[in-house]
Amino acid sequence: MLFSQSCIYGIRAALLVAIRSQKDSDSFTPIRMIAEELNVSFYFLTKILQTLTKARIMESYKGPNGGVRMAMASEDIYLIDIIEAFDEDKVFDSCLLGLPGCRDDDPCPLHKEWKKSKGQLQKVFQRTSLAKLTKEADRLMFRL
Amino acid sequence: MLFSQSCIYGIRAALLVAIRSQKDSDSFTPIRMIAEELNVSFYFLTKILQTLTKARIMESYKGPNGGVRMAMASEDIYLIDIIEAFDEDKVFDSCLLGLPGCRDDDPCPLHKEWKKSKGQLQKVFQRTSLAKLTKEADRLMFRL
DNA sequence: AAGATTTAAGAGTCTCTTGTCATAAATACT
DNA sequence: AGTATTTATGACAAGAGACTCTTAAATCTT
Repeated sequence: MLFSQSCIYGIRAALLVAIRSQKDSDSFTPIRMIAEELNVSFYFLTKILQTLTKARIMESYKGPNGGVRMAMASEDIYLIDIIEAFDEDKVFDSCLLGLPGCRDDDPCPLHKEWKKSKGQLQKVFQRTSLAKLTKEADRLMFRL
Repeated sequence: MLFSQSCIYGIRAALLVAIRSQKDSDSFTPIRMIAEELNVSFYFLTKILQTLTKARIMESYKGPNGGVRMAMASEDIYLIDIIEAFDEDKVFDSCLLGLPGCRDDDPCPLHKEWKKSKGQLQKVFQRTSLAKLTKEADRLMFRL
């Protein structure tokens, strides 16, 4: 698995919140509601969303009508930001064989190919905003 | 991390043994020696190589002058075979978001891009034989 | 002010992978 | 035959990540 569970839940939750923010970007969505929709543990999701609020990707608000919302326009939030908040260096600075100090001039046997593939993926994440995905979601209705 | 530690050690060990088999493909290399060269735990490596011998990628022999050797010419062993022995389906059948039943006609938001990247990687592993890498190793002397 | 709602924070548990070890089995050598 | 060498097997320990729960803090409503 490329991403940690936390990162995965983080992405899915961010997408859900971004979709909801299309209709109303000011109000907060309770974490309990997100957890139910994504079918993940409320307790765990709470922890995970704290990571995103600390990274200033989301904002939270306590009390009645509280919850979380995106901290910025979803046009300005890219997948890489979310991935970074959880485990970016683990993915994109990594050697496929886990060898320390693997780099262009001292490569592991899989260095070249992995560099190519992960670079390509990294670009996708750098270029894909939440807004882009929510628009696709409108057309395509993909699963979350 | 894309691969499990076991898979990583398996690949590295197979490469080392394949390199040694260039000079002498009949004799067995003691696991203890491999473990020292790769700087991994002998005990753990023993377990891991059992997976490769059960998959008939390597052969083992007990007693003095025992050890492991490749079960076939390294021209005929592809990285995908080794990966498969450990955790193939975990990598190449996977949805990046871990969603069950994610597929072309019911995709997750990252399905298309991940399919492309992992397909490309999968092809590399399907086409890269141990022999090819050992030849590169002769030229390049990459790290293991 | 009191009670209800909702996130924050920290401690604790579960599970799976990683890693260790002791013992058994096979083989070679003398 | 006996001993040394080496892999096989199964039990076990350690660590990390995933997940749960309890209590605290903030906010709203009445």
